[in-house]
Amino acid sequence: MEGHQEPNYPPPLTPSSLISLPFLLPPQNPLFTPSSASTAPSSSSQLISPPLLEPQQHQVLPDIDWVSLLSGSPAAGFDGQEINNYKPLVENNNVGASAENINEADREGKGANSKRKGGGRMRKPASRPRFAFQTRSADDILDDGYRWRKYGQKAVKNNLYPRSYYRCTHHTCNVKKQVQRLSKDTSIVVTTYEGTHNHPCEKLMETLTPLLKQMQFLSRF
DNA sequence: CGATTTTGACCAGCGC
DNA sequence: GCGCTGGTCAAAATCG
Repeated sequence: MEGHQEPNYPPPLTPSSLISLPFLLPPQNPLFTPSSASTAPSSSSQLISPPLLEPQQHQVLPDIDWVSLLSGSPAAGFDGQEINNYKPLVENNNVGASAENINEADREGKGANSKRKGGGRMRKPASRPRFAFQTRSADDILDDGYRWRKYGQKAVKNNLYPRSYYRCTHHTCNVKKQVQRLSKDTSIVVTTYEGTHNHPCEKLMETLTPLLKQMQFLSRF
């Protein structure tokens, strides 16, 4: 049923283009806060590096295309490859996963596809890109520009905090994400995205539309 | 009143 | 086969 290729939204942006997108910058969106920004207030969110790296290596890659990354686009470079020492916690069926909490969440994917009341495992084995990262934040929910609806919450083993399950509210979009706070370090939130958005980011379009109109206007001179 | 969250039940995969 | 665990469903509750 999932043979056809959906278009990936939003289109890849360069880091410089992010400057024009205030909602993608802190504190609204902690994803784009470099870990080196130690001057940030403790109350604001901060993207931290995955536990795959040595402590000294903890840094955020400045050239990462974060927007496409969140949309699951291969352009982000997380199609199984490592970029500049930065590794996702989870990528495409557990390749490179190391955080124990994510490992447990990622054990499945054996192809069960039945659909009944009460769920069961209905994940595709390999077709859904997955990506996990950690943020240091007081809030569990990141403002990534998409709208999410919570469809479940579950207490997980070896963790004091429950894992929350969200689905993209767009009718045709089947992207999911899991959010969990680490019991080891309660200030850290692990967010796992699964799937590819097949629609534009609402906030992105909201911000881009006036910009594009202005550019069109100026280009006439 | 529609959208979203909460929450308990259900189900499948895995290890033993 | 059985129990444990994680993921999902869906009814009820809550919110805006």
